[in-house]
Parts: sequence; C-alpha cells; structure tokens
Amino acid sequence: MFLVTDPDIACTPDCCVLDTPLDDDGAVVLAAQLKALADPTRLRLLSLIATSPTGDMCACNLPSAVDKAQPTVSHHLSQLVQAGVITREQRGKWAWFRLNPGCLAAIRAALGEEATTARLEGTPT
Amino acid sequence: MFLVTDPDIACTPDCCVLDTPLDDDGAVVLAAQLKALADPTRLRLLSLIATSPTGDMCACNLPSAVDKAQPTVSHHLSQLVQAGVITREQRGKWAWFRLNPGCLAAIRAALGEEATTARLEGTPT
DNA sequence: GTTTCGTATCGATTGAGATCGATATGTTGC
DNA sequence: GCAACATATCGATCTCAATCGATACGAAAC
Repeated sequence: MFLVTDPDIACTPDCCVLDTPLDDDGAVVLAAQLKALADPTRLRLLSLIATSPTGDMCACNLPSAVDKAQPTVSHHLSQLVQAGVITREQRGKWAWFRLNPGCLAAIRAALGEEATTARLEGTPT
Repeated sequence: MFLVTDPDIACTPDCCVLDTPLDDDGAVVLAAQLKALADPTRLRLLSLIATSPTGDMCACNLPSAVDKAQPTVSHHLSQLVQAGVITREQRGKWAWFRLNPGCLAAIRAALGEEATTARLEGTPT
C-alpha cells in the first residue's frame, strides 16, 4: 500500500492528466489521492467538515451524522488526514477536523485546469 | 454495485462538497465517479487518450502502452466509458476512445469551484 | 489514584475489485 | 462459407478495504 504522510507531498500531484502522459509513479500518487475521496462515507464526512459554519467539526458528532460506528468513522478520518484532505487538531480530549482547501485544489488541477479543458473543447479562451 | 450507464447522468454530479452537506445518494454517485478514476492503470489510459495528438486512441495500442494484458485493459476502458469519462467509437474492427472533457469538469466542480475555495481561504475574489 | 469519557487500534469478517488465461463475439478479407 | 484478427466476456485467483465489536490509550475531573 502506498502511504502519504507529509501533507506537502500529499497535496502536490504536480501533474495534469490532460497535459502529458502520466508516468507510472505519478499515476500511483494521484490514484491514492483520488482513492481517499472515492468512498461515500468519506465524502460525507469531508462535506460535513467543509460546510460547517465554524469551518471545523468535532469527531464526537460525526458517527451519528453519517450513521456509522465510531471505529469506522475514526478509520475514515485517518484516511482523509493521511491523504492531506483534512487536518486534525487535538483540543483536550476532543479531536477537531478542518478542511485543507489546497489539497482539493491540487487534485482538481491534476484533473485539468479550466484552460486545458477549454482548449480540448475548442472554446476560445 | 452502483451502475451509471447514461453519460448525461454520469457526468452531472450537481453538487459540491464545499457548498452543502452531501446527502447519502449524492455521496454514492460522486464516489462512483471518483472510484472510476482512482486506479493507476485507468489514470494512465485516460492520460494517454487525452494527450494524444489526434484526441483519440485505438485500443490496439493500449495494452503495450500500459504493460497490461488485453483483457485487463478492456476491463478498465469499460469502466471509464461507463463512468462517462471517455467515449467509445467502433471503426471497423478497431475500437477508438476519446476524452469526454465535460465529465472531468463536472467532477472538478463537485470538488469545489475556484470561488468556493477562495472563500474558504479568505482570499478576496 | 480512580473514574469517566472520547478516540484510536486490534482482530475478524465480508465484499469488492484488479489481474489474466481461456474462450466467445464480431468484423474484415478471401 | 472460412481464416485471421481485434475486442469483450467468463472464470478463477488474489489482494485490499469497509465494517464493527472488543479493547487499549489518553485526557480531564474528582
């Protein structure tokens, strides 16, 4: 299994699938990023955290919010943190999570910038 | 398993994880889209097709290009077509594949538009 | 220290998916 | 019709991941 622990590395897939053919290593890294997002429960957790009025969310509220057991939610949150999509902060005995917007932006960039898409569609920029 | 066959449905996850909390159904649809991309071999196939000078690619060249057996490549191409990311066209006995740019754009949109990310980062638009 | 509570880890189960050899399907050319 | 070739499907194997009960870890309160 491919592990990404450094958020700076995790969130800079400095490639775009529409620009140059993806090499093997680049494909593995980007696939790991996408895999972290490609689960309904993780997407819901991410969305709950991202849309929170305060911008962060306590882990204690999440199991009931997504209707999953506490170990399951903890597992998914770890995956999201490891991928760099969210960050974890310990406050007393509670764990709070916050979106790392740059990571999502990097993934979007790897899936093609607006300009590139426009070029492929023949739309003048 | 969740199946998406209609490209129009497949490519319009009309939600954004950063705008409103994702409901269960929306999460399943978006996760299916991302799962189609979350594989190194599929990303390489997608990249090869997207960056081809002519914009399309014959299936006959792909197994050697990604160093996988023909059934494996056929399987992955089917997944990409089913997800709506690429389209298939039969020319004689050859199958040609082409990028569907709108699908990638829709996925990027579901992962947050630039404006939304800027708002979360506090950057004035 | 002990209790209480929140979270992470462990262990087991279950299901999904990546891979490929063998084979079927379909198209072209003879 | 048949032969040759391109692609898809089948079937089996193997690996990985989602889930959750039980339990360990850790912090706060008493």
